Amino acid sequence: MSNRIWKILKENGIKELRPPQKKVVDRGLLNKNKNFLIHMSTGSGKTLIGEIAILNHLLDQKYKSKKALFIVPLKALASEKYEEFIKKYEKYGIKVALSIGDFDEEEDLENYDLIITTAEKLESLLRHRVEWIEDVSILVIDEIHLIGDSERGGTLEILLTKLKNRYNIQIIGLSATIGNPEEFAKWLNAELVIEDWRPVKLKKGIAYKNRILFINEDGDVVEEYTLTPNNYNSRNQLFNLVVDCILKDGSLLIFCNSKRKAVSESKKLNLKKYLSPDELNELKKLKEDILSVFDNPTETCKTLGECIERGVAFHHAGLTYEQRKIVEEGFRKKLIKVICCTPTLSMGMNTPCRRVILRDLKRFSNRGMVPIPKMEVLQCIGRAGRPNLDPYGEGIIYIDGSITVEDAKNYLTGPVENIYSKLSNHRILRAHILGLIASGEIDNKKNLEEFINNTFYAHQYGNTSKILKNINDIIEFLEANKFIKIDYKDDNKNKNDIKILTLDENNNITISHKKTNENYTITSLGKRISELYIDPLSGKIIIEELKKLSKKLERYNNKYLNTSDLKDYCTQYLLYSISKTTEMMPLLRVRNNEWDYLFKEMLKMDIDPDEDILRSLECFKNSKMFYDWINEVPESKILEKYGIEPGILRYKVEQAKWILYANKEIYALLDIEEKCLSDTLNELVIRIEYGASRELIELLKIKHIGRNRARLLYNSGIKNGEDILNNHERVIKLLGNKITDKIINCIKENKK
DNA sequence: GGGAGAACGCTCTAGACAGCATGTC
DNA sequence: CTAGAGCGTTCTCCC
Repeated sequence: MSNRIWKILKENGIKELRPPQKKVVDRGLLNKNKNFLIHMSTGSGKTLIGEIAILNHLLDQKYKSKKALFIVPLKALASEKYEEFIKKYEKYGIKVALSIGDFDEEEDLENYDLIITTAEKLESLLRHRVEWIEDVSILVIDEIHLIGDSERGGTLEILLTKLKNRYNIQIIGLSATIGNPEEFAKWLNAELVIEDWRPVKLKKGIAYKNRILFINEDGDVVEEYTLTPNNYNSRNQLFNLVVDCILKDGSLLIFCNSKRKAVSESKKLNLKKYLSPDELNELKKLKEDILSVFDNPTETCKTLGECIERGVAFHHAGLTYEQRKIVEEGFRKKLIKVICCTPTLSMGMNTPCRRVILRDLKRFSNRGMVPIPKMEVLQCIGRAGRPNLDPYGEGIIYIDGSITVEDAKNYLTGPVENIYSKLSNHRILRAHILGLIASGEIDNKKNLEEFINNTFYAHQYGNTSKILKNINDIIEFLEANKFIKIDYKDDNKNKNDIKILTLDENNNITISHKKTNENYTITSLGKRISELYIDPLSGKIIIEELKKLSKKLERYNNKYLNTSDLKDYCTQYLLYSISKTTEMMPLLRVRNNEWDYLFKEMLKMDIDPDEDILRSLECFKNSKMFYDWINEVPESKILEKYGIEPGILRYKVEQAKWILYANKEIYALLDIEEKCLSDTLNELVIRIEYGASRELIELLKIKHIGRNRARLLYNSGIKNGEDILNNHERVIKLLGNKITDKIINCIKENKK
């Protein structure tokens, strides 16, 4: 390895390479043309391998314009890596950028050397035909086994198919344990490196009846540990497992299969008795942090706060980003001893601990309760063992009667599932077919088939006839909706046309020509839809709904004399129609007792339900939530009324914002001119983000001012940043000293 | 008849990626 | 094809 790379690693505190890292370097990691698939368990230093490879490219003096891409599966992970890499590498002249969906500060990505991004964002960048892609010489993909994920795997597959053939790029795939790494590596044209070395030893065990059976790779019991019940003997065995661990200075993660369980388990664990006064004090501060995430703490905040006070927390998608950060940070600092969590913590986040307990091995899905994949179980227990802090980690399956010891053993030993291409997912496929045509990568049937032949799908199944049939349907769909144009060129008539002879009922022979080569061109509509990154089916829905709405508005123009009523109608209808798109799934569920009033209200609004009435009601309920949001109904009320949690509301609002923007863009391409509609669209795109009326927008742009504070200020005549500075005293009265200071500092800084 | 507790029945269920300007041939 | 927690209501038994 070059001295330069070594020097940087050393200065970042790396004294020597770990065995697997050394192995990969010996196998030729620094050869810039060699692809790798690194198959390694969680927490063993996979990322550093990617970093070494990246440094190897970026420090090469021969090429000035070299670029590295680092692809991670989660936005939160991307931000975490971004900050880490800035700290580590910026001082050596490596310019690091973050490019994810909701972050748009670095527009000039071409000036950066190392870009951290997600597969979806990169795919989107490719659709916008960024030129710098030609400069990319190395691509590191973290958690590359996600190619087998049924929802998001297809995107990764398309991306890899494009990049692995087209550009001269070294690809380093970092994968968790999978069953068929050889097959996957072969497709990637990559050298496969399999390593099960871990920095901290992992003991796998099964807990039941206050005992832990530790087993080896063959499933034999190698140690039987009996919890010594003295002062912590409780009927709650999970509690015993927890106390046993924290008395030995360890911390725990408990994985549950539902949010409710995660919350209820953490409520059951009161660790106050085992905490020092200092710790209790610190925990109290953490509780305050959690409660101050919102001006008016929500139910979730309060429950979480109470748990944290007792040394326990829960962690799931219902928490907002800020709350999750607080929990993770408290856990890393060893203040919070236990986190009861859903799979939010199984992928990527850096939260190692002494003991990981799997509370459930099955999870609800649309097929009922299904076993959690072994791969995921291994990912979870792989978090056990903090390097330099724990002598060993313990990955434990907890049994309470519903499963046998044998079942649990099977989970911990033996082969892991294979990964399979999920390109056949219809929704993903149609979006990407359009994307391929839009970006010019594909322009006829032949090269489309060639492209498909290069995918992991083709590699894996050999036979592509099934997927090609799907693709035919998709092409037809895209043409029927005018997203693409198909024409049949005649120049190769004889070669490509196949004569088809058919006999009809009267035994007359008819001759038809089957065209084998079709040429595809993208329409402006199709291009926009591909760039907006929405499902073509959603594109179709949006177009239909916009047309329907504009007709309705025309009709109503006389009925509602008042323009603001008309606008309000338009707003509600738009919120309803965006709820129909595939991106907004899953929708809020409609309870039996809500049918009646939802249906009546729907009719009152002149919305005709589709054939699937329940679905329409769900859409309508969804739209009502957004309507409340933009009309400044207090967040806590919305949460209660629709039975959701803060994190979920944020997530839904984010989706709505994106689809509303898509509506606005598609509207501009349609042959409709309806002033009320276009005005409303422009307004909605802004209002949905903040959840407020238009008049508050000036105030909302200021940091630390949300919809509540903005309304408060506005109602007492303070309408913008200038007003705040000029009415210092009044603002203090409204918001308090501390917050006012913060706000004023922000305004002053913005002025500079 | 009244109250306690068992028995039954109903409801509900993990997570989280993606847009963004503008104009030319 | 598959579960299980939590909650509210009803049933049943015993005084």
